[in-house]
Formats: sequence, structure tokens, C-alpha cells
Amino acid sequence: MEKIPQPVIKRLCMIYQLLNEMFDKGHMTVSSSELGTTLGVGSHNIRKDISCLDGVKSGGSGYDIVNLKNAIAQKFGFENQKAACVVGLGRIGTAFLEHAHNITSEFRIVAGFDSNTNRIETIKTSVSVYPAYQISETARRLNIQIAILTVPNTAAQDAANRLIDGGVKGIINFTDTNLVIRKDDVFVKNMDVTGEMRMLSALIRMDMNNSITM
Amino acid sequence: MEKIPQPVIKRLCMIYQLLNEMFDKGHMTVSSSELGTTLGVGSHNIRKDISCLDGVKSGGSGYDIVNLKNAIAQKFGFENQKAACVVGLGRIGTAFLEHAHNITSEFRIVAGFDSNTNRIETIKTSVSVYPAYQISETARRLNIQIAILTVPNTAAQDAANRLIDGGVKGIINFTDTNLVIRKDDVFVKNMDVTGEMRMLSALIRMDMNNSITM
DNA sequence: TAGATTGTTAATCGATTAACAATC
DNA sequence: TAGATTGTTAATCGATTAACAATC
Repeated sequence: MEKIPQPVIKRLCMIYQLLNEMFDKGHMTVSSSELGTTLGVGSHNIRKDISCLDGVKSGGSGYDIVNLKNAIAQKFGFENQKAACVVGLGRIGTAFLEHAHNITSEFRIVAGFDSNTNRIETIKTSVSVYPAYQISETARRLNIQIAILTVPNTAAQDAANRLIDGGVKGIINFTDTNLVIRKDDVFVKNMDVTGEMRMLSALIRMDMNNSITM
Repeated sequence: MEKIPQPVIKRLCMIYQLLNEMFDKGHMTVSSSELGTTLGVGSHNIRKDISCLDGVKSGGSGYDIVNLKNAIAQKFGFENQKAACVVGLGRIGTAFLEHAHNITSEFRIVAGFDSNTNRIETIKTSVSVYPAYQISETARRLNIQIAILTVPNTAAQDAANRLIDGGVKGIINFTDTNLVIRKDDVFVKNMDVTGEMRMLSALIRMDMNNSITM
């Protein structure tokens, strides 16, 4: 099986999202140029990306939305629902737990964790909640693959270590902490708002300078 | 002024964060290789990135942390605090509003918006809150540069349009919606959890295949 | 069929890595 | 000074763009 470069994986995921939306709107087919303009890349790029997939039927009238959707799902293993958890049940963490049922058929939030046992006892949710020291054991038992990390900065690295010990392979890190990961089969996606605001701020500034230069 | 490529801007922002942490720990200097290993890139890369800055003093014993920090802040305009706002005061939005004081000296959340006037009246926060129809006017009046978007998917595009009308240049989009932006001096950072979980899921899957191939 | 759109190869572009002389 | 580390040029690598023949 061919290895797919990260930027391509990313775009195919975005295409998948678009296809879902288009399907919901009742569309049947879509062309590479339509996808391209919506995503802000050239149609060449889209076609190149799609060429990484198997079993895509196409022709003179674009792609069949359902067929393309399935091809991506099949390539990336989206058909079988994956177990996820939330670590850190503060305001944001709890919000995610309660959103749990909103989440697509691809993922299911099966556990919440917090180091504060009082909070665990008082929290009201349909999802089971556990104390932080049970992270590794529970993650392994429930076969949790992905974790949403919403603990305070100081607790982030420890929680990440426990998750990885429990076999978790992907972490969505809402913490401002730069997690140190030893295993190279574990992926982290940083979502810290401060960092992203800073990045936007820098982009805006650099863009202004470009405009002045022009 | 030289134009800096996006990946470089991103890494410099990450370096800035690391420098802050190191400074808080009382360190005085840091080498390109230390920064490189922490960020997972080669020391060459770090030095190349830093060469985009002005006024960095260095020598045989690495970089002066304060000096480097200032050089980045100066390049990207981090010295002057920027106004930000939160649009959509559901659970997550409110959490950000209340975090407001935690946020660095670089940013200050000066307003919250929601279309539900009942919610606006009952919400308890030190930050002023306004109805959604006042987004453009208020953003312009308070010179808001960056917005955190936490509205329901269906309201996302409309809110984004109002923000852009009000002169906002950066949007942190917590919505699952792919925002359509016409102006090319407006930057969007997508933070939708579903999409990121999907991306992680795909990376994990592809990685497994790689391992098998090896 | 004819028209539109894809698939794929080749060319360009840009970013990362390597190496080594210059610097503190 | 000597040692360590940077700054910068050149080489490699990979991704994007272009173009056009193949396809439905």
C-alpha cells in the first residue's frame, strides 16, 4: 500500500467533510474544480489527491459523491466507529462530554476522566466518568483510540503519558502545553487558543507588510 | 521587508511559546539544537527560521532567551495588546469568556456576542456582551482584530460575514462549517473537533499501514 | 458523437536538510 | 585562545502546478 503524504491526507479529510455536506443537500455529483474552489486549491491538486484512493469511478461528469465518500472512508477506515474519551472535566471538557451524542457515527465518546473525585461524583452525564488514576487501565479496556485533553496546563503531560500507556494513539490537545511524546505512532493535534491567536496575529501582521510592499 | 513563509511563521510562534516557558523557569540562554529537539525539527531549521528575524544577538553559546523573545515579538507585533471577542455564548463560548483574564498580555477579550437576548441578560461576566446584530458595529468601534467563533453550525457563515464587515482579520473557528471568505486579508483557523478527530484517525490508520509495510 | 472532465506525466516551485566557514 | 554554536550557501527533497492525452 502506497504511503500518502500528510498534506494529502488533510485535504482528503476536508473533501470528505464537504462531500457529507453536499450529500445532505441532495447533490449527486461534484467536479474537481468545484471541490478545488471551495477548498481554495487548484483542481489539479484535488485530482492528484483523489488519485491516491482506490475504486473511484469517474468520467466526463465529475465524481459520484457517494462513491467518492466511500472510497475515502474505506481508505482511512472511517466505517468502523472508534472509541474516544475526554480527559479533564472542567467547563470545556464537560461541554464536549455533553456534545457526545452530536458527534458523528465515526466516533463515540465512551469515557470521561478527572482527578477531582468530587466532580466525578456530582457530574451529570450519560457517559461514564472515572478518576484520573484509572486512565491507562480504562483506555485499554475500552479500546480508546483518541482522547480530547482539556486539563489544566500543569496536568497535561502526566495525563498524556497515562493515555499513551493505555494505548491511545491520537490526542487532541486543548492545553497550552507542548506535549513531549516518545512513541512515534502517537499523533497530537494542538488546539491551544492562545497559540492560534498568536499565529493569526502574526499572519495578519505579515500580510499587512506584504500589502505595503506591493 | 522580506516576506516570511507560513511554516516559518508557525514555527517561530511555537518557539516564542517555548521561550516564554523557559524564561519562566529561569533559563537565560538556549541553543538551536535544544529548540529543535523540543519542536521535533532539525537545528538547521531553527537557525534558518531565526535568520528571518532582525536584531538577534548570538554567538558560541546559543541565543539569549529574552533577546530572541523580543525579536519575535517585535517582528510579529506582539508588544501591543490586541482586542478579541467571542461570538456564540453557549457552553464553550462562555468558558472562553470566563477564561478571559487568564489570557496573555498579548490579547484581551473585550466583547461577547449571542443572538439570544435572554442569554445576554442573564449571563454573568466581567466582559460586556452584545446581541448578534451589533457585531459589525461593535467590532469596528472596539477595534477588534480577532474573534473566537463558537456558534451553532447553521449560524457560522452569517456570524463570520458580520465579523469581517466589522473589520475583524482573524477568526478561530470552532464550528464544523467550512467558512467561505471573500477577502484575502482575513485568516481563518479551523478548530473543529470532529474534523481533527477524523484527521487523527486517518493518520493512525496510514501509520499502521506503514508499519506493516516495513 | 461531442463536450466536459479526469488521470498522469513532466516542470516548477518552495521548503528542508546538509555542510562548513564565520563568530562569539 | 579553544570550543561550541551560529549564519548562510548549496543540494536535496517533496509538493504543487501545468498540460494534454485518455475517458466517460
